[in-house]
Amino acid sequence: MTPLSTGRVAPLPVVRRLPAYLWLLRKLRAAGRTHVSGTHIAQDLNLEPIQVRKDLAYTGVVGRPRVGFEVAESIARIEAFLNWNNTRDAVVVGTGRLGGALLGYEGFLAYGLSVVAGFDSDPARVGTEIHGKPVMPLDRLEDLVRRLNIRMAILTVPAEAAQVATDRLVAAGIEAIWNFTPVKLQVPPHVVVQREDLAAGLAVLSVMLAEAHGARAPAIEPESAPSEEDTSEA
Amino acid sequence: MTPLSTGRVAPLPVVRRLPAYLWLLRKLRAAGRTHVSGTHIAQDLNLEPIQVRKDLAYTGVVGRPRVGFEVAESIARIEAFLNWNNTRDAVVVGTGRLGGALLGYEGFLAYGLSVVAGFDSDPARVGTEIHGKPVMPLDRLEDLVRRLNIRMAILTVPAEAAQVATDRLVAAGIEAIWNFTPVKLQVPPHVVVQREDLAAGLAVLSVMLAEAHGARAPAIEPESAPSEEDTSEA
DNA sequence: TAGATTGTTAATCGATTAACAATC
DNA sequence: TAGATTGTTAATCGATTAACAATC
Repeated sequence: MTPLSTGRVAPLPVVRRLPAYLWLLRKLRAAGRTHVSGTHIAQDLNLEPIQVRKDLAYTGVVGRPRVGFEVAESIARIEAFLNWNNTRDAVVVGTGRLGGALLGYEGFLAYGLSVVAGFDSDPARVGTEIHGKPVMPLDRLEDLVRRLNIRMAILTVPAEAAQVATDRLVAAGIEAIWNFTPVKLQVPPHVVVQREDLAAGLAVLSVMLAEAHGARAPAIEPESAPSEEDTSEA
Repeated sequence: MTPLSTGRVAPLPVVRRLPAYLWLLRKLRAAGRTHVSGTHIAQDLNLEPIQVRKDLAYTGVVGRPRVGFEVAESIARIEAFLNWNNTRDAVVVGTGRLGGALLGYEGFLAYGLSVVAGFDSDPARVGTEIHGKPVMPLDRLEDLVRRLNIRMAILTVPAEAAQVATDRLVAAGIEAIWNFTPVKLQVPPHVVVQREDLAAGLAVLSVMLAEAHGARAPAIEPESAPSEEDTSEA
């Protein structure tokens, strides 16, 4: 079955779940497991077994009844599906707190992303290094992007600067922007943007907390034993 | 209409969109606007007008035909709906790169969240300050949580330490965990967890990029104009 | 008033879940 | 073999979108 009409290879919710499968499968591989059933994956990830089978099917993995899915093959298929098999270089634009953290975060390597440099408009920051990565002036952006064939940028500037920075990224030839600002960016059609909305996640958590416990009387001292049967300790 | 069966006040997708409305409405307020139509909001946020009206209705705002929604009232309603009207204290557990960044990130204040301290198991970090916030040993967690009546924790420890740290958070009386690790945490039913899955966002971006441009020949120097219909391949 | 905009009720769309025959 | 597990086809569920009367 070829993809289709919309050009979408898989529904976005499926794409969003794939990294979780990948994480688990790698853990299983490290533990020496060669096969795993959709049922087992589902239990571990709190999903329905049928959903796991459907999701994996999108990547092209084929399982064997009674045996399950081959761990190594599943990993390879997911990585290929997400284009995470070849490491991709990226730059961070805006080297404030969040940007600085992402500059040094080696964890993205597991997802095929290697951050090579940071860019900033603040002369005080330019020329320094953060976690061993150089911070360069925005003027150098286009040059570096073209020379290193960089397609992806991580945007962590203050909200007010987001659109201006985006315009420069587009001019420099960047094709994909991972947007950590709350701004809805204007970009030409050939540039894709994924907004990472931390506030959305916090909103969900806030509502869930209110649903679970409701508003709590402020500043009332709870006595001794807090909860269930925990014997945990301190 | 009262909420209902599931106890959910609004569908989660609605909750996730509310912060974007809030952001825009505050911008409008700062610009002196007193009213705004759902149509206008929709244009600005790339949504359907009907979706905006429905979403806002969940918060209890009532609009006026021909006039639209009152900006100030809408802001107040959304804030109340999300429990963002009273600032809530939180702690960061794990003061590595991401944790350190979140410790110092003042932006959460706009979302009613104030980070008061960081916790770490590494003796080298304990006792120091990051962005003016103290880093304390995990032993002090329970004491501080109880004294300051803290309900929420931001979890940014390495994956291997995630479950152990979670157990301590639960024992200390934390009720909500904003989980930045890739681990599916085990918690008792009275504790809510929101997993912030950066890898999921990156997966979406990767797939969108591949759909828009396809795989690009690695390390081939593009001459002048890279653009559209290139017959790329390898 | 006239017409832009709301809120409600109904239709559509897409994702998740269920059922079950095929199979190793 | 027997039975656990897959993949397919159909049913359900929930969110988004459409239509439109009410209204300021």
